[in-house]
Amino acid sequence: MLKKEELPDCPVATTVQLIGNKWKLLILRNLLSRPWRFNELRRSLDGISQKVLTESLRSMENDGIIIRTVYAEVSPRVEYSLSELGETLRPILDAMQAWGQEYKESFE
Amino acid sequence: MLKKEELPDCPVATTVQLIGNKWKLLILRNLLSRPWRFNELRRSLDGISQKVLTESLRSMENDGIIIRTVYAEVSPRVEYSLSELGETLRPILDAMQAWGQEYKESFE
DNA sequence: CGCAATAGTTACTTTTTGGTGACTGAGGCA
DNA sequence: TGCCTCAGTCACCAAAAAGTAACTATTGCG
Repeated sequence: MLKKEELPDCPVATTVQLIGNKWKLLILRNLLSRPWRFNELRRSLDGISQKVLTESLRSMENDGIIIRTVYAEVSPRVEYSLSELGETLRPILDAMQAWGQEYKESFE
Repeated sequence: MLKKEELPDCPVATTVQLIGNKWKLLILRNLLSRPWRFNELRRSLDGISQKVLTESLRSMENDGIIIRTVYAEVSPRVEYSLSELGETLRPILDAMQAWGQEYKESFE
C-alpha cells in the first residue's frame, strides 16, 4: 500500500500511478465480473507472461485493490477478487469500456 | 490512426491501447482545460523528457485525439489541443480524477 | 512409481523504453 | 556579434520491463 507522501498532488496522476498500465487495467476488467483463478487469468490475457501476471497481481494486492484467497484444496486453488476499494474503480473501467465501444463502432 | 483490424476485440483493451499510458493520460488531463504549448507542457509534466513528450504527442496526433497547430509567428508557436474525438475521452479522465480525489481523501 | 495440474519463484537474457547532449534556424535583444 | 527562446530532430547509451526456462511443493490418479 502506498503511503500518502508517495502520492502525487494531482488526483489523475494518483490514479495513473495505481492502475495506469495495460495489464492492470485488463486484469481489473476481468475481476469486475467475478473472482478469477491465476491460470484462468493467464489464459484470458493473451500474451501476458507468468512473471508479469504475478508481478501485477502482487502490486495490486499491495495497493489494496485486489484480494488473494488461497483455498487449502487439492489441487491448490488461488482466487483473485476485487476489494472494496477495487470495486470503486468500476466507473473508470465502465467509462473506458463505453469509449472503446463507441470508437470501434465509428469504424463501421 | 489505427486501422480497425489492429484493434483488439475488447473495448477496454482498445481504449488501453490508445491512452493506457502514464504520460498520455497526464497530457490529456492538461488538454482538457485548454490548448497547451509544447514547452508549457514540458514544464508542467514534471520528469518528462523532450523525447518522450514529442513521441507521445506525435502518437496521439496520429491516433486523431489531439490536434497540432503551428502559428506562423515570431518566435514559433505550436499549440496542442483536443480533437472532437479527444473531447469524448473526458468522462474517462473525470472518473480517474474523481477516484484519485476520493483515494487521497481516504488518508486524511 | 511416474506423471499431471496448480500456482508460483528464481536466474538469466532480450527487448523496449527512456535519457542525454548536440544540432537546427529564425528572430529578439544588449 | 553573440546569446536567448521556441519547437523540435537525431544519434547514442543506460535503465527498466518483459520474456524464457528451469525449478519448487502438494496430492491424485493409473
